[in-house]
Amino acid sequence: MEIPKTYDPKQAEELHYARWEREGCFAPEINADAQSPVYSIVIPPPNVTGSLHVGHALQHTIMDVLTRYHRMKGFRTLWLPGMDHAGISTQVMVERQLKKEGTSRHDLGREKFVERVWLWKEQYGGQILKQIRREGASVDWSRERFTMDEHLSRAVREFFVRCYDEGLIYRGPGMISWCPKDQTALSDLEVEKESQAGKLYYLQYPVKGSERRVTVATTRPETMLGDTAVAVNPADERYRDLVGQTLLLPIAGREIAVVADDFVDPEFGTGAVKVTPAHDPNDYAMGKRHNLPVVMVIDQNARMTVEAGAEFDGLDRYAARELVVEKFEELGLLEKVVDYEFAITKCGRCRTVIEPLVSTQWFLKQAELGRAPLELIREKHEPRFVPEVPYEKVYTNWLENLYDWTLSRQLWWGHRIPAWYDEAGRVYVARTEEEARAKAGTDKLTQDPDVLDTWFSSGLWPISTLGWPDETSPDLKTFYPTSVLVTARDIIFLWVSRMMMTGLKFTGRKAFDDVFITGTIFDKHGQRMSKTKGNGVDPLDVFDKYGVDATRLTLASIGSTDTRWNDSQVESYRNFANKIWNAARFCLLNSEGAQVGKGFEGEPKMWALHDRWIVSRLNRTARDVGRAIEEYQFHEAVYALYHFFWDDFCDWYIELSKSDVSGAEASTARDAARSRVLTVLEQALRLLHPFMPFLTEELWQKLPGVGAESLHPAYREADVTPTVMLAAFPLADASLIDEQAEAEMQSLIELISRVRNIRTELSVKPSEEVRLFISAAGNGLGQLFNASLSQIKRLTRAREVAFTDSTADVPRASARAVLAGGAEVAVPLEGLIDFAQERARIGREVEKLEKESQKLEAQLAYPQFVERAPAEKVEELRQRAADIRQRIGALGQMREALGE
RNA sequence: GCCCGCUUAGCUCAGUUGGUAGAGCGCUCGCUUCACACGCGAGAGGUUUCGUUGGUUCGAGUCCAACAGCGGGCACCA
Repeated sequence: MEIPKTYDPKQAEELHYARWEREGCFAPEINADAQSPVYSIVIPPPNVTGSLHVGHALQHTIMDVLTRYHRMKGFRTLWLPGMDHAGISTQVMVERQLKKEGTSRHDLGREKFVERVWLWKEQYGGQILKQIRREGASVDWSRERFTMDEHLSRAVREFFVRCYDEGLIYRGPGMISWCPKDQTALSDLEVEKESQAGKLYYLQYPVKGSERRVTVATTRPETMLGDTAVAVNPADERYRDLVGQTLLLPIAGREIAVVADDFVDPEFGTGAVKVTPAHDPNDYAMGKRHNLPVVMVIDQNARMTVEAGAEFDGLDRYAARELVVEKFEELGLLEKVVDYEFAITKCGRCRTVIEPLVSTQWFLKQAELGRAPLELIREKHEPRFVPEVPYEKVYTNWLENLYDWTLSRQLWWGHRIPAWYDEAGRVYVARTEEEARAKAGTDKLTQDPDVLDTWFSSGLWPISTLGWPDETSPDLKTFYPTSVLVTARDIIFLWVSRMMMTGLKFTGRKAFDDVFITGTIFDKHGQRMSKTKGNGVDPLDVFDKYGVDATRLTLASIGSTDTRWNDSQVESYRNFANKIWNAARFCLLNSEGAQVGKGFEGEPKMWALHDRWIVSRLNRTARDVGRAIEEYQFHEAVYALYHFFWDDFCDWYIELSKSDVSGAEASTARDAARSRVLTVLEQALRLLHPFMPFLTEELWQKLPGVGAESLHPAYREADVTPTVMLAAFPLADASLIDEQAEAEMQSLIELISRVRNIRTELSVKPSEEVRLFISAAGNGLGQLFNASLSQIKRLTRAREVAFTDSTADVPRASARAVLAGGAEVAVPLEGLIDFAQERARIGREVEKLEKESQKLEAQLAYPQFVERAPAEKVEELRQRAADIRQRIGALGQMREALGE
């Protein structure tokens, strides 16, 4: 068999995925056991415009690890893929394309434009889905969904109509955030606050019929043209007499009232606030309280309206600001301007400064929908957030303070609002136009031109993809609620909470048991990755450079922690993949006569130490990895796998097995040893599979003796090429976890390490063979070492090993060491030993031990410790101290033997 | 302003019932040892030490309090 020395991931990555997919390995139907427990995940649907970024790769890796693990455990496992139509993002993308062609959506008209977006979706959308295949994600493509699929659109209309009928959705004027660039209303979650250095302008308004002026402070002087009052705190002595009086609004020349309102903080600014109900959320609320007129002075393009006055009409809001300030200065009414840092609101998508406007839109009373999820999290801590801190609290706090959700968007791409108007302007909300006509009693209806917020349909994702509103849908029955939602923290409110609301409302059950929030990946300087900064890491480049499996290990170990990306981590996992490849290469090159599953016959207690030990380590690792995955401690799982495979299996087990495995003559003993190595390798590949699907499959396929019978019972009947992804995840058999074997092996490892250490310290050439004297009879290790004689010889490059009662009898010119437990080893090195140096070497050793000894003795001499600490802890320390004393004694004798 | 997280080896990070400080990378030395130089072997490196200061405890990186630096989230102070 020809196997290259270096693992090239490309081939495996191209080879296996298509077969898995073709043979239906990803679909839950592959599992023939209807009694199996169910495990399900719905993917956070990436935007149709999207391209894979490192955050996706992180989430998908976590989801795939969970999915593959549970599938191997025999669960009926579903990971459902799909995409989001991503309203604004997609529309803007297509508009940009049209612009290049010298046309626009308005030229095309609505119908043609939407057709065009669908076309675009077919052509370019779904790029990310191809990339998801590259990641090895074991999603069930037969259940792929898109938020604008007919079925999902039906779910959207059903959601809307039911909420409208219950009075949870209403249409009406309200203060909304308007993006002048995207030309649409936005919800409060789609805007971002940013602090900004600006100015605070102190403007004076004359009091009618008096010389007196009232000073108000504002960051937006241009809005004064729309002021309809000045408010003061009712308790503020300074202004008490002014309440109810009239002010003359400069420039506009309008008369406005002074009102008293508790909202006003007397401590801030001048204690008098200009009130612009049309252009500020607080002022709007205040306006409602005091019945103030609403004067719109800024339009949807962020330009001043005719209401702002002829001089301002059509002026940009910032130009108007300058002009207002100029005029105030001319009028002598500009008191002062001070530097001031304040929060500005920007469009989360395009970063344009938001214009708060009063506008007629559709709203959802979220507070009512939020009640059920709030109760659930408060009373049962469901869903379970991982990490619990801080996300459970963040989620809870948000649910406690819900505002109405602005649903309508002035876009063309999205779910059209299912509301129709008759000629009199009466509204009919219905699932279909027919239903609306029936309600209206006329077919002269016009549908509302607006579409719904993208998150309205995303919020239904777990139930709509599984079949809701068809409540009898088998998928909904089987796979809902889903097991876990894996996502980034920035959409906990936008998405996670909404799915909980809709799930609870329409099915009475939570959308998912757990919510796993991934960490954020920064660049190596700790900066957030962003397109504009160009500091992002493209996962596809990383795949090309280091392989998908190595990247997945890196991502899995990142898990929920915020971390700075560094390639060297991936490189080390690339090296690990290569290590696995070469370990398998060794096993395969020595596989003649061997078969997976054989070699471990008979009672474990009859096995050689290293065999008992590796089986113990394997079972321990299986237990730890399984436990870690189930607790979402992916870093721990990766750590356990890495060290089991590299340290235990490669560094020790394979090395200890070499003499048995690589004998020139075929024998049953050799076959058995080869089978054992292969069997451990095969089990290790299964453990690694959820993290490294491609490499493990590539190697597993090559192993002699694997086949249909290797599969988990649930998949034995399946008509598929046997694959490691359907093999049973190794069960951790507690009875095979052998503490004694592990302790004994530790002694053997220490012996070998100490001899190697002596060789290096005394510069014995690697090629030179030595003799060893071991004195271990007194502590029961003699038999143990004797049984491993050939391994000791091989790994320490010793040509002979002699057992003695004491190393006092061995040649004086020897380097010596004392092991934990008191066994001694001596390496005669005639000509290499400088007695003074060797005494010094032993002296350093004694010094180290003495330091530790002093610490222990001090603690044992401390009466309160001995009295209050648990007895077993005290005993443990006593034994350690005794062992160290004994070793110090032995070393002392050795030093004496080397005396002048 | 309120809430929260982080601060451990040169770098990136683990450290889950409080009980002898860890990994990877990097560094030093030696090895083309018949799976692997993307490797093997041996080491150095945390000033009795885990941001600082106190506290609880026989015992604290681990629990509590305060402070500092950094980073988040929330917030209708013009």
